[in-house]
Amino acid sequence: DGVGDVKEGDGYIRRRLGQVMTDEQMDILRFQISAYATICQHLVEMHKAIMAQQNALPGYRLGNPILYDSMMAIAGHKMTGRQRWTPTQMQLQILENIFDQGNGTPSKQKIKEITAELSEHGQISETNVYNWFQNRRARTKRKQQLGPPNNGESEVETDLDSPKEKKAKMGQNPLQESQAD
Amino acid sequence: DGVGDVKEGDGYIRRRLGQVMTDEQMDILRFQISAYATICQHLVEMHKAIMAQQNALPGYRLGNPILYDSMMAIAGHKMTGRQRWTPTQMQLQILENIFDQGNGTPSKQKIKEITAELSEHGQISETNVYNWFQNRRARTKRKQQLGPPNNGESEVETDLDSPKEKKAKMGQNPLQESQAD
DNA sequence: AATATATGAATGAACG
DNA sequence: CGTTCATTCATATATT
Repeated sequence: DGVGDVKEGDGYIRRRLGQVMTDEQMDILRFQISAYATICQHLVEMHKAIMAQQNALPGYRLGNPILYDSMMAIAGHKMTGRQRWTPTQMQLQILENIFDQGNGTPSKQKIKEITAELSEHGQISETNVYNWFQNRRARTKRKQQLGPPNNGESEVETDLDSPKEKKAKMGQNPLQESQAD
Repeated sequence: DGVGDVKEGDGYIRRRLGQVMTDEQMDILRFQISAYATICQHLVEMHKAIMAQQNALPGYRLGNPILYDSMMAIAGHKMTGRQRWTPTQMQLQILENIFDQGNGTPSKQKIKEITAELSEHGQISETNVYNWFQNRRARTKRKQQLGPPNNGESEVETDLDSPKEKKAKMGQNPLQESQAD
């Protein structure tokens, strides 16, 4: 990975990618993002600890106020004591990976192993893992039933008598490119 | 909003380091954070490009909403992607009507039929119908809970972290909670 | 424009 | 396991 290759500079990462990304590239990107997310979380904790120490220095702040704010947002949510488990990017990545290996529903033993591994990346219990697989499977199935099938009628709406519509703004249509730069 | 604005409820921050950090260490930390800030900005740009490409997948986005939101905040740019389905007056009328007939959550087959009918009045998918009923029921129920209660005195205890006792009833699930932080 | 509210969508957990 | 519930996130719309 390139986590340690913190360098800097414009164009460190290929900007201006006008091309379509491959699945593989997307996978790499997701991994990188999750990695940075984890790193940022750690940095946030460190920073907070520092602030607790130097609670003076009122003017001191990290250089980028926007980043700072975002990080605080991340930290804030993290500590707001969430009732339900929320997988970290790292955990999700691992779970998805295992799921894709097609080994259906993990055995009890397997779940213990997975849980042990995921514990390295955040709080988690065996029940969480169990539920995740159950849900993942159920929803994949549901999508096959409700998603793809283009049922009979086309959406050719000849509703000549609905002039009351203020906007013809429908959701669902592919968002258009709004890429700047 | 400032530094002290960070909510610290359960003494999360109270964990203090054994010792104060040196200026040098702080400097390193600052450098690291700014470096990651730059990287994240670039990743956000890449992500935006991906989203533009993946305009087919409904509702798809990175798993961690918090991280996602933060990144979008960093990006600062309003590239708000994907729009959501908005029922037309006609569709809403039909949906409400069906809902009032008391037939709770429609079966998958029923959903297909409803979707077919609503397609006559505007773009819609089976998932939209499914979600609509789910939300309709859930919110109707919630309203009933907030309405009746005629508690006028004391503050309405929005017990966030209270008697949310989880039922250890796992049914067929042999797993059990074994971790708690 | 900024804030508040309504509501579509996503998902962890629970139920039968 | 399939289905349903509950909570939350994100965005559309309304209000000031």
